[in-house]
Amino acid sequence: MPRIKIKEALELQPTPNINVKGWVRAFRSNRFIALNDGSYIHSIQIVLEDEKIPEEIVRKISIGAALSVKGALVESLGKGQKVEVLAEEIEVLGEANPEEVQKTILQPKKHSLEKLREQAHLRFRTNLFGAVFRIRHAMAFAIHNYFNKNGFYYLHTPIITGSDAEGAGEMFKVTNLPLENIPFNEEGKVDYSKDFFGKETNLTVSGQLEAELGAMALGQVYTFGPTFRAENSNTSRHLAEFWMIEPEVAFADLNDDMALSEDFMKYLIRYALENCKDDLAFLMQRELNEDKQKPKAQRNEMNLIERLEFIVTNDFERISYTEAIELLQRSKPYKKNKFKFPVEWGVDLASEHERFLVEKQFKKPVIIYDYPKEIKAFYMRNNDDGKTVAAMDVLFPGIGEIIGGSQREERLDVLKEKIKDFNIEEEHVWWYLDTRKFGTAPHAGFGLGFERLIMFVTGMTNIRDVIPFPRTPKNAEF
RNA sequence: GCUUCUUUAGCUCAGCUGGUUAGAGCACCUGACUGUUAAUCAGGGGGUCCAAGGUUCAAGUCCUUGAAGAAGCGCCA
Repeated sequence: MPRIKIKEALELQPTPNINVKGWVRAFRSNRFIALNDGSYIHSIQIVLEDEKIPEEIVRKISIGAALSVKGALVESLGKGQKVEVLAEEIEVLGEANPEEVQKTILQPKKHSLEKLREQAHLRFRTNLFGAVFRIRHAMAFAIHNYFNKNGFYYLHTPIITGSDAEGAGEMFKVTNLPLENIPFNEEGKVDYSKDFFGKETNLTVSGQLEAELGAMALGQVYTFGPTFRAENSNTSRHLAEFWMIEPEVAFADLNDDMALSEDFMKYLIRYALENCKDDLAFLMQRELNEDKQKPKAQRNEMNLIERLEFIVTNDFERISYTEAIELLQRSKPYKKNKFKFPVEWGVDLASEHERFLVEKQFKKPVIIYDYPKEIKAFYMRNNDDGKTVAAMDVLFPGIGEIIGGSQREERLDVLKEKIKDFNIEEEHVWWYLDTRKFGTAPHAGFGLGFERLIMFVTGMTNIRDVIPFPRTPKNAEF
């Protein structure tokens, strides 16, 4: 008798012989087992009849134990489920000592997210994290699906990089030099010629520059991989190791880029609505229960599924940076002096300003484009006004910046000028400049923070709860 | 990195202006229970009050420093 997944078993008509395997979530009245195998948010109920199962087996059944159960799938006499399994034979594959289980988050009670994070190796066993990580998988799958359907190629850019030009943040050094006996050169600096790669190397902060190289031949490419930032960021939406999706498209301008980002986000969210119904229903209910404990002002105006449907059915607002500044200067909080940070042309928008635009003014995703060139990266294309670059940020309610992108500077002379202004040495990016020498063309792309997407789709409010093993300052456990 | 808050039983928390033996619910253990689904009922065990130092006759409680966690800010995705 082959084992069948609990998700499938729950959809079957009654049948005399099935085998399910899973972990015990609850054992009530010495008679009812809730068994979960991760295939589904719901568990299946196993019923022990009379004295069919030997006492020494029953004694080993406790929360957390792994079981293989053979028996008949029958209509349930109880109210909580349609079908259940009358156990004929139970094999305890792995026991779980209750006194030790008690010290873990396996104990069947409500745990704080902080406590669950401390036991990240076990939190997969909870309904909440089961739902989150099934959705994380579905979103990764949908991303590949979207790009594949639209003629993009998945490009693997290096994780160890010799490029330090991106300027997206502090980098983690990669070395196998002996730290207790570092070789120095005549100038007293670290002699990287003796290092593994013969030069200074780091973990990547972005695959974009390499993705551009691919796009300038393959036409449309995307990266989807881990990214590393050694910033001392202590917030609920930053990780030192996170996953980023970076499409790059040849013969595209900023408008094409914005259109792609909107279509892409809508596709992913629609995919979740259509393919993760049960997990989303669970997460929505959980959020509603949490909200009941909160004062009205802090509750969500729409529930999780309503928020997702809203994204799919409404257009993103698009305004230029200049318009955004003017709008903020006409806003109530500005006039009442409620903003802590200055609002004037040339400064970067602070969280409070982005929040106002997204959550108060428009109440939907907002794309802000054409930023002052001084506050953006060297590779972004100069606009004709001489002041701005063809950059765009997609801001999502509750998350803030979820996507950052731009049309890239394709004109060799302008790019060289920009590189000089940003104090980057040309010989470090000779390979990047080559694409502008040999058949340069307009192109554009963006970066989507995968975990920020998962936060939005699941309604989780801390980024550490949407990645299995979060890497943050002072934390690299597991 | 900055600001604020938190740290007491396995978990979630209470513990007042410093004062005798530090409490509750859940969990755990023992027993009862053949339709439970946050099972229920009876009984029981369980504490380095985050760490170090200080003030005091007396510190879980006050002070200093540190650590860890959270929220917000900055950096960004």
